[in-house]
Amino acid sequence: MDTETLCLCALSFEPATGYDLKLRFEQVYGHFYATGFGSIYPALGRLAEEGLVDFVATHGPGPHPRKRYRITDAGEKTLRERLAVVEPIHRVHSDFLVLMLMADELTPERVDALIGQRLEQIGTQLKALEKARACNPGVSPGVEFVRELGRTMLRSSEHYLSSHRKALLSSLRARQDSHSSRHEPISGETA
Amino acid sequence: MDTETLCLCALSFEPATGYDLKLRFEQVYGHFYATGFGSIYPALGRLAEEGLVDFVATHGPGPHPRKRYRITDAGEKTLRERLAVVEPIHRVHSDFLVLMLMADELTPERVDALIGQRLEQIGTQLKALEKARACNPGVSPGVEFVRELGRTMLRSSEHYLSSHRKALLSSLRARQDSHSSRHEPISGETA
DNA sequence: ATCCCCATGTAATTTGTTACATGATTGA
DNA sequence: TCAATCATGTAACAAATTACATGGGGAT
Repeated sequence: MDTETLCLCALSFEPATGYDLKLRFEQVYGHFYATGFGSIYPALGRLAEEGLVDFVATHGPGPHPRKRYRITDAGEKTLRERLAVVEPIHRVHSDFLVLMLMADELTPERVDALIGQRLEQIGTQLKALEKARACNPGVSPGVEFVRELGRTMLRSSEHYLSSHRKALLSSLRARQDSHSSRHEPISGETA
Repeated sequence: MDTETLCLCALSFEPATGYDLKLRFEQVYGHFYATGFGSIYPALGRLAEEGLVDFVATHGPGPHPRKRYRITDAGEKTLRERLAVVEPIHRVHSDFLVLMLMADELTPERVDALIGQRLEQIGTQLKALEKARACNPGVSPGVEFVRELGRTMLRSSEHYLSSHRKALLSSLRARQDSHSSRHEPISGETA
């Protein structure tokens, strides 16, 4: 989905600055969408040109005015039209899982560290969702549905990683022992 | 992760044509990576130029020869070097979840259809993973780890969607009844 | 006969990512 | 006074997606 539509979605809940949107995206939608300032600001600019959002500018920090964006009636209409035809694509891009797939080519230490790192990310996202749940208990059925699905998935992932971590590492160690000195002969070379 | 490295990973397991790689990506890695012909063929071309893969060409269907690619020793080395520094980024891009988030703006029929569609996709991916498990029982610890994680996540997602589907729909219907004729007044307009 | 599967490739377009630049306010 | 947070924006670059072109072989 393009960043424009994504911003319209977020603004349909409540007005926000570009900066707010970035934070909300990574904190609340982080488990299923991410985007950066470099996409958000140009998108908001285009939306304003098209009249799908408007804003009140106050003088903010830095050389640029602070702009609080709000969705317009035209924006709401356009949003509904776009949502009506969006395909429900669901894509995961996980370098983490590619690395796990190739665990054989990595040192067990790195594999362990990678899993640890991933568990931390999951923990962070879970905390954000718990917080969102506490703050906005019943915003809308859709929001709740997505939030609870997120919690379910993150918990499930967390549990799998924790409970299979040790087994993976010992398989890897056993494997590397059995056909060691294949790639990096450390001792015993005939030279 | 760039498509080049991804192709090297796949080729480190066994030789394949570009076409094979595409199928393998969507069938086996589909739950955590996807990429198209438009990325794969150029990537393979570059890899061959760099000497990281080689190939045997036979005359294939169509105007181009069929090329069976194989990773070279230089390729294996480069792959290990690259994997050693890859960041374990994990990103989900889900238009499906954005749509669910905005369920209020959709008709309940569409919401129901979207969930049904997503459940079908999950079913397809689960079948592919079950098949992979049956065909290649113990390829490597990494492959098994990722496959079982995939199964766990897909199952968990499937379960959540199935068990919350009805509740979501009835919340939505209740909501639309309570503040109907807000957006699309069907009857009762003063005109 | 016709349709689908195999199989490779190019080019245009769109998109996101990354890095950079700027600077006020708040709290330690 | 120093770092972190708030806040917006641009430009260069890298990348994927999409559409298109080509055509043999097997199944119905």
